Amino acid sequence: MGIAERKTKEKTELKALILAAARGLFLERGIEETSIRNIAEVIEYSPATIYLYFKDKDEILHELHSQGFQEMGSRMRELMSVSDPMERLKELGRVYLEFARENTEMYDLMFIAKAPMHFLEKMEEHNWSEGKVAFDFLLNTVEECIAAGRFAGHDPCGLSFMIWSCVHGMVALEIRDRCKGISNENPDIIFRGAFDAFIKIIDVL
Amino acid sequence: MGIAERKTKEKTELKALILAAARGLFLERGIEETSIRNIAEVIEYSPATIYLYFKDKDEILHELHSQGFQEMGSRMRELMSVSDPMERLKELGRVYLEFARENTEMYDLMFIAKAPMHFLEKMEEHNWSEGKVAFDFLLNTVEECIAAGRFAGHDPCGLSFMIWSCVHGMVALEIRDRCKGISNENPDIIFRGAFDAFIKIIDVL
DNA sequence: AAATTTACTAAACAGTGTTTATTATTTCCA
DNA sequence: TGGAAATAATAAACACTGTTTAGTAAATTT
Repeated sequence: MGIAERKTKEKTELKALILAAARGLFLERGIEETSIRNIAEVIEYSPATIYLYFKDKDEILHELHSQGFQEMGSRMRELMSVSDPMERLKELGRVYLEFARENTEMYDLMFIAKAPMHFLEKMEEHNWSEGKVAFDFLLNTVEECIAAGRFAGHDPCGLSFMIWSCVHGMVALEIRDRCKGISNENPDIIFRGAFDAFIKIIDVL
Repeated sequence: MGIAERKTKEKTELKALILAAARGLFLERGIEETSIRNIAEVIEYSPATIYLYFKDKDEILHELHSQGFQEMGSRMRELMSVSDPMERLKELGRVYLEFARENTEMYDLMFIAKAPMHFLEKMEEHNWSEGKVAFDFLLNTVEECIAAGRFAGHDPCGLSFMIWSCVHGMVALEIRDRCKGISNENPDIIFRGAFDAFIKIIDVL
């Protein structure tokens, strides 16, 4: 099966090439400003060729969204070495915000853009597996904190979702430009102040 | 000045008609699925006419975003009658979430969509006045709580932004479909659980 | 009544995602 | 090895999108 093997290899290679080109254009020009034709031009293929490798544009965006989760996941897994769950929880918040602010376009794709979820719906896939894996990491940490006697009276799932909402809210507001003119100070300062408040609250809970 | 008066009245009337048509289409078909041509068809004018009343599509979206803030603002002002700042803060969270979930398309326009902010940038307007008014209402309430001896050790601005992020995060995740498959339970239950956690934390702070 | 301003639109431009029909190439099998 | 079958790639078209331009008809002013 030497030929079939080479064929599938070429297939995945061109697929990867398309994704790399798409990602490059996203990072330098933004998601909505890059078209299938732009991607085709970069990789020097016709636009129609892209449709031999991906069902539609949403599938490309979903694939890149998954790449983002892989990268964020590997950063999160590094925190498994932190044994104290409270410490790990705070580090998780820090790493999450760090990833989001260093990879705004990717974060947008992962947690804000509609396209990746539209793709799931079209596939009749009702489970957002990437999101669930990440959420469960948070949930497990929160449950460990509860087992260690913290967060008395809180439902682990509800509290985890609240914590996630909190950090997501910060970056979502910043990414979509809702911090402009909120404070007279540097927008970075209000961000830091909010994260400080977050840490203080986690500590006191 | 009878004629000129009538002219300006007609002008604002057609402007309002365009906005009403746009809003109607948004609510029933979504923002990205409605085009200038769709709006023109509803009001039975040519697409080009719309450009005599609005600079571009972003201006229409910005105008509707402002309408949304007017409506949310009037709901928030009702809470001025609540004298206890802690009670008012919690009610503010409840009203915010209620508005967001009853007007998802409007909320999206106000706090998630890029278009209204793109319009501000094109106008070289660096202050998001609608957002600032709403944020200041929250900030004032938080400052009153601090004056009443609560939230010790917290910076009012940072804490306000954190509270805002928290409630925004919840609805933003839901609106952009990031709650699917997170929990086995009804997505409504996790939402309620998160809000319960929010209230508990505010109370204990 | 003629000139001018205003209100509106048909048609075009340059772009978008996507599909279809066609061509060139490669692989398979007799 | 030569002809049939399968694969890979594309040019061109379709039905859209936001927006601009040039031109027409009506209302207003002089």
